[in-house]
Amino acid sequence: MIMEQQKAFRAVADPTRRAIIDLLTKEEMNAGEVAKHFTMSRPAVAKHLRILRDGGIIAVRRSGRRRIHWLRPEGLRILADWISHYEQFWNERLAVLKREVEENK
Amino acid sequence: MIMEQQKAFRAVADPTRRAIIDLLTKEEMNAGEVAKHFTMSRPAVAKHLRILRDGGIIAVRRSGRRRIHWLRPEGLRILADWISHYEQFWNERLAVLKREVEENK
DNA sequence: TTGACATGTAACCATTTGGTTTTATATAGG
DNA sequence: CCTATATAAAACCAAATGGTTACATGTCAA
Repeated sequence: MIMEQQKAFRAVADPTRRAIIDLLTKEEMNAGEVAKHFTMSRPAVAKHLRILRDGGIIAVRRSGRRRIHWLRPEGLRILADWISHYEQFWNERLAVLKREVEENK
Repeated sequence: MIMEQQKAFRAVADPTRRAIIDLLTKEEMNAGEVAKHFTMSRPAVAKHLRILRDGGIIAVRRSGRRRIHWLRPEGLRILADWISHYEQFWNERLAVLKREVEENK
């Protein structure tokens, strides 16, 4: 589905959510612990977590009354694929530029 | 500047703008030509082009009364760097998962 | 110079987004 | 069972976003 890609892009578009991703690379946490790292309210953080989950970046595991949030290993795959596709184009462009410089020296 | 990164993320967050990026890999175009590929109005496309420019994804070259839009070869660099940083983490996670599977078989 | 073309900019509007506070639900533990 | 904890969900709000139409600017070509 193309919507999956859009959700992933949306998930990483917000700086707070990227900060949450960064946090979760250090250790997995429940929502309350994540919220402690920010000045905004816990429900606001919960919304960000929801969007990250919709984007496939994180997943949630229940442990009693806690909800442990962790990074899905395949989370950034869609984004990485998109980037690498265009990186290929971009590298070709750079190669062309380089060749032109060579020829004109 | 950290704002540069945010502008780049914002630029690629919108599906129309990603479609424009795709278009421009095929050939460079002026704004009107880009707009012909969409059903929305020309000013709407112009706004998207502006945001892509702010994000460092594209650049503009003047040619008479036309404004030629083209992809900057270093355009996706900031995004690729961000991705690859976390990909490293993600790959480690995958390696751990793999090892665990090996041990429990 | 004059008209047509290519574009940018302003003013405006509806929807989405990111935040808030309040309310509800479920689980751990004495 | 009761209370405190962890979280989800709802209702609401301001600001940002993506779109529109109308208008201004600059350049080419006859």
